[in-house]
Amino acid sequence: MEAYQRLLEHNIKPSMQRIAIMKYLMTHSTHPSADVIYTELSPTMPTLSKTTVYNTLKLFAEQGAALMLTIDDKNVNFDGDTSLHAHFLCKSCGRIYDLPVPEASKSVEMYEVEGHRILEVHNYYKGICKECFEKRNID
Amino acid sequence: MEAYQRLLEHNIKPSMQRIAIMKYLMTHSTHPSADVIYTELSPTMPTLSKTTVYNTLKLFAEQGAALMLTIDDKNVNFDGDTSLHAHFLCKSCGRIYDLPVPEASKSVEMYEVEGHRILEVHNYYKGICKECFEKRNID
DNA sequence: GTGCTTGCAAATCGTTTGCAATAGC
DNA sequence: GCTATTGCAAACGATTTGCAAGCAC
Repeated sequence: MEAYQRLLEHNIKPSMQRIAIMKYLMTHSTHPSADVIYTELSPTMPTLSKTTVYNTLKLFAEQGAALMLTIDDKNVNFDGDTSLHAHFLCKSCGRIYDLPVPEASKSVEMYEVEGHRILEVHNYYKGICKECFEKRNID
Repeated sequence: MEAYQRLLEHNIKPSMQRIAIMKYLMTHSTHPSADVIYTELSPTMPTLSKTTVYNTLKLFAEQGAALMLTIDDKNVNFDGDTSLHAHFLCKSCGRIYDLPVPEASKSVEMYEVEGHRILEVHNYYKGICKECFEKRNID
């Protein structure tokens, strides 16, 4: 699907900046931070400002067009893939990987627990990723 | 159990400050931030510094004596209860509640997935808590 | 007295805010 | 022209760092 279409589907009025940021999210499954997106897009969009990147990502998250991940305490990360999946943060290299949600948890759908209305479910794992482990790249 | 004992069990050399912070965590299930702990302890420990609170909490987390929660993008929160449970963040009032992990997920014990070594599992829910929902206290 | 712990002040850095300039209908 | 969007610079605030002083064995 195109970035432009995706914005319309989430009731987001398209603009050059919004399309560029959505396209970046759709073509990079690296769970970038706002700063990374700004740095990457900046060369080809010299007038882009960091404020716009922050505003846009916040808007995407609010409209359900992207996920806001709080797995890393250093900064917030974004994911253009809004389907059900878990995330793994490598404590050594800082990369975030996608992981499937364990089969046993898939059936669990909760919208309310102990009176609290649940709007988002986050499944985070933290540890040492395969690459760092094999390289003994542990700090 | 006493805070002092708890420190020893986690190979943490006890000190006045460390005991006070551990005691605070053990008697408050409010998932405080470093700043909250500092503000609460400060009156009775006037010489306590924020740096020490940050250092101590980091040490506790490293030694497995406390959990470091990244559920809130505003700041990191700490939990003295290291047993298996989930967390719920109210997007309206910001409070963090403990929740049981769904029965179906309890059996899932993973230490390695797709080659990545898993050291921590975090189960976060976000939404509107019972109190805020009943009060229509939604922003 | 050596090494760990503490505390102050300053620095860092991700993120937000205020507000003026701009673009799109 | 009116409203929403963008962008710059400044502000903010949580956390970290450098380093000197204090404590414990």
